[in-house]
Amino acid sequence: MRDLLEIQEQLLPDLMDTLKRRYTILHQIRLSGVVGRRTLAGSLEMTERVLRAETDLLKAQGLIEIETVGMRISDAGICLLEQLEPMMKELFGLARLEEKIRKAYGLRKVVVIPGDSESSPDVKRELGRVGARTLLSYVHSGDTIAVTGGSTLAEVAEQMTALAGGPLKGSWFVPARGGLGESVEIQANTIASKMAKRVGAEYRLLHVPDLLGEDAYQSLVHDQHIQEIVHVIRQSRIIIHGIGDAMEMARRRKLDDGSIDSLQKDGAIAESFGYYFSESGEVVHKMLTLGLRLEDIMRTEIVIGIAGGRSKGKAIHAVLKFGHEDILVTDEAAALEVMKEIETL
Amino acid sequence: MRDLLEIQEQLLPDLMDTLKRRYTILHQIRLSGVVGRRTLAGSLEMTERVLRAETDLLKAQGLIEIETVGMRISDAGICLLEQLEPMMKELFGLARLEEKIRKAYGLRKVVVIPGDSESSPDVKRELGRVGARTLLSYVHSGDTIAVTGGSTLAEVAEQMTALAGGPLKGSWFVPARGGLGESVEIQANTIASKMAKRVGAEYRLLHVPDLLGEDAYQSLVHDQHIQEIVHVIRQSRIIIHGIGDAMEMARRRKLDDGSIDSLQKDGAIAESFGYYFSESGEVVHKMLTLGLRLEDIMRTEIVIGIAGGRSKGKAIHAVLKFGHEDILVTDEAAALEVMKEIETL
DNA sequence: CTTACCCGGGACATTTTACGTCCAACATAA
DNA sequence: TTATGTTGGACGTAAAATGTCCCGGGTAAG
Repeated sequence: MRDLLEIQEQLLPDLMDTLKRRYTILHQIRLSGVVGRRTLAGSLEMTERVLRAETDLLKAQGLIEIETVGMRISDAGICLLEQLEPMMKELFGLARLEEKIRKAYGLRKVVVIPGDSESSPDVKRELGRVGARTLLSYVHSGDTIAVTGGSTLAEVAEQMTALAGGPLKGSWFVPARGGLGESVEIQANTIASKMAKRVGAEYRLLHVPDLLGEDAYQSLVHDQHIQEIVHVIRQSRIIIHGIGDAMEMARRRKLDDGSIDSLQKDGAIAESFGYYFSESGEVVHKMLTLGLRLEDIMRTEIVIGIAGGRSKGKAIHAVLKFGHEDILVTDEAAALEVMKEIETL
Repeated sequence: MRDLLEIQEQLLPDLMDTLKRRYTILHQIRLSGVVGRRTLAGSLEMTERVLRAETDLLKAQGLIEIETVGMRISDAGICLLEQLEPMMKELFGLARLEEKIRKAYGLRKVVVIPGDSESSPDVKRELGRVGARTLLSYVHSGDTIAVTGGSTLAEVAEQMTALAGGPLKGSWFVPARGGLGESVEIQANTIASKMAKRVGAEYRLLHVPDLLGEDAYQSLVHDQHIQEIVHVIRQSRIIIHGIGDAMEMARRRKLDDGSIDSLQKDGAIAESFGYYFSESGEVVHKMLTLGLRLEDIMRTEIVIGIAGGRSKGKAIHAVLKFGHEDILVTDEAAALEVMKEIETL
């Protein structure tokens, strides 16, 4: 398919440019939901007039609908975008990025979406959508799926929609580990239940704080109900988790200064499912809580990491070095940072 | 490929038009050999200036060479044309035409080239080239190929060039049937020998008139040399033949008025390899001469019919109805006429 | 040789299109 | 009600496309 485009480019030298431009516009409209001409022109850095010419064409082709409130992508437009996606990845060079990262860490699959989810909420939403799609493509009926907290995972849950093949009866969504310290919207429990509801699956929750004293831990660990749910969690076939900056997570979890200093001393860069990783991928600290343990993760069939944004580069690198990831979903900005880490090796 | 085309039609409808335009121009330059701007503008019905803009671009892309004598296609241009050909067939709707005709008569393959070979010598030349290429794609070393006469077959011979795989040693070109009545350039004998020479194959000729009296027939049929060559002819694995209008052929062969009347009465529409066919594909008359017989044709492995021009539509239909063709090579004008015949069934 | 013809490329006035930039009428949410 | 954002219309200007010549040069026929 690529060949054919290159052949055509001989006769139509500006083919690729136009293709990219129109795809980007259509894509952006989809990300934005309903958006006006000026706003769109601003975010795409185009003048109003040329954007207008393009959107007129898109409308004439039935790819978008224009109403008094703004422009919205049509079903045909969505269909077109999805068909075009692999090709555009090639064109934008994202496919190469994916492959390089995949090889560098020996992953099963890497998905890179264009943009920077830190600087654009639209891109973050897209990251969620792609993450959801990726996750669902691996889920079978009857699976147990462990999820972590975090804003990215919350977005994944938000973007999750039932599969074409009907609801996922008999599958279970569970939180990966305890974590009641965070705000409720981005708690693993909330996310697990939301995901389950969205795809018609079941869920079980684990109401355990993320910061346990030794005593509390001992008492919880012997609780009948908790033992039961922890057992389910540890059997997960799939885990999908966010990746965070170590210091930021430590602060968010309100660790005391001593712990933070100790983390810093140990070179903690990244945090994921309650473990802190150094640059070389070693676990330098772990939260004392219940749920998945390191050894569970190591033997989990499908581990999906998802994180985006330029600042996440080092953290992603650290977790990938850990070496038990299978799939990475990220954005262009983070992927480029990860590439830098790869190159300095 | 079809998918890609549909996507492009949706997102780049304007570019597809210019793609068509530029392809047509490049194609026409190839057909014309060396041609000037004004002449080309005339035959493509464009104004000089817009053609000039296009040819400037084609030159900048290295697809044509512009010299003081005129414009000529470059190697890169030929390469491009050939790579783009299947796509353009889709774009121009020729692929659909081919498939419909193929299915309607249960043929193995149908090739339709754009244009009308009756109104343009260039298109006729192209028909010859495509016919030659099609024929050669089926020839193996050691085959015997029977050819008929006619201006189209003469053009095929003219356009035939040795294959990339070297000369066709051990293959034989032979005339399908006797036919000394026509002018020498379009006689089967001439064509067979020219084809053989062009591809480095052997040939044998059959010097027998196309109109024999019963006595002459009987004496020739017992001739040792003639028996020998006729035997070779009847063993042909491949036959390539033109298709003509019955009345026109009858006149060209200088049949007497009585015979012509009788042909007309029997509803003869088409003529091919010495047989006259009615609209329903039945043989209503045959020439008394030597060479391939109907039963030979019926069991010939590969029967290639080639004919172009708007007026040939009915004749082609008649021969295809006969039901022993495998491959048809024709032009757009004739194909559209054939389609009409199909639709009236 | 001459002559008639066709060639590419330069030139230019004119038309058409693209573009940037406003504005008016309308819808929506606060 | 007000503030904001939307579409579609409008318009002057800049840029590109176009139709139409012309010129010098090369070709082939006479």
